[in-house]
Amino acid sequence: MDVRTLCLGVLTLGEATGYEIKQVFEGAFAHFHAAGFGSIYPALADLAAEGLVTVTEVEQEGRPDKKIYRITPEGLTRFTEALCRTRPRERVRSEFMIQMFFAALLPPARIEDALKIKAGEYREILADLDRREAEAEGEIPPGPRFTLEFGRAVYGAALAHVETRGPALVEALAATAARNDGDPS
Amino acid sequence: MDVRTLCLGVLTLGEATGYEIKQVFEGAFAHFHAAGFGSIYPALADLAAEGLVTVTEVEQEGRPDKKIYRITPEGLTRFTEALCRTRPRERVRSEFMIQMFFAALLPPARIEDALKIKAGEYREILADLDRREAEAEGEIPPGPRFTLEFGRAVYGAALAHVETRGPALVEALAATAARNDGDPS
DNA sequence: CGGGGTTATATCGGATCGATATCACGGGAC
DNA sequence: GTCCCGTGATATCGATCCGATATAACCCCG
Repeated sequence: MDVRTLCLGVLTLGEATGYEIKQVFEGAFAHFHAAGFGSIYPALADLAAEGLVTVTEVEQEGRPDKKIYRITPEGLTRFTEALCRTRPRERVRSEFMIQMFFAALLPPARIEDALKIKAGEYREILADLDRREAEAEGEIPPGPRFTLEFGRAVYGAALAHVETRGPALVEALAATAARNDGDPS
Repeated sequence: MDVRTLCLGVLTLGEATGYEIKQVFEGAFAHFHAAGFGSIYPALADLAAEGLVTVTEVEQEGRPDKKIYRITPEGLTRFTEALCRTRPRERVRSEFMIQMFFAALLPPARIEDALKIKAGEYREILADLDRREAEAEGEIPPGPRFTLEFGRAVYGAALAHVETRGPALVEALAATAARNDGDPS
């Protein structure tokens, strides 16, 4: 599913500027689909050209003009079809896992650091999810609620794994390093 | 971290052809970093041009020539540096989560199907991880072992979430749909 | 009154993805 | 026996996406 379709989806939640759409990608969508300005602005221009969204330019004092986008009925139809047709793939790109996979090539202390930092990041993400739920005060619809709790489950498991298995990894690496240094058989 | 660097990493495990490197991306790396031929072949050509890998062309009867790539000492240094310098980001792109987020726009039966299919996919991934561990018979080094068990923890949590919270999602959606149909207040 | 954060737009080059093309062998279906 | 599909192997090409960068003026804090 391309960014054009995703933007259409965000606009089903209400009118928005390109900037506000970016904020949704950094907020509610953050842990399952990010997108940058370089994708969003061209996507919105395309959607407007196809008549799937309307644009209203709002002049602002000093600041550049604001462009408010709204989805059209045709746009909603198009999005619903795309949503239904899409086969729900899941891709992960984790440089952290690459580092862990090749951990033997780095100093154990470096791996220990990386594990600690990553645990902190997971805790932040979990806190962010909790904060978003608290702010909404039970007004979260079933779909978004499911994705939010999915995030909690998955990041919770990731954090638990890093904390429980991380020390054993560092130990094993240190033992191998010591054997290669001190006892060169 | 780009595919060039990743290929270099795979070659630290031993010599390989482009085709075999692709198999690593579909095997051990499958659940944290995929890459296609369209990225791998140009990457290998670049690495060879930079002297980070060597190429040995092997003629084969009938079949096109095989090109065996080996990492050079300079290549290993370069990879280790890149591995250490890389800040370990983690990006997810999940069309499944998009579908769940916008679940209210689709028929509840469609969501129920998607949940069932996804649960099956997670079970397959978990079975694949178990199979890979069984085949290696305890010869898995600490780094790869950590990533394998991380996969198990995360996909296990994902499966559990889909199975325990999925039915509630479908029920909530069906209830809303019924209210909109049968009792149009 | 200077510096950093926020609101807001947009482009550009390089990286990546997915589909497609080619070729030949080996093995199972019919 | 022969036809077709899977496997081993290389490679390109267009569409898309990512990250960095540019611009510009506001607001608030120190």
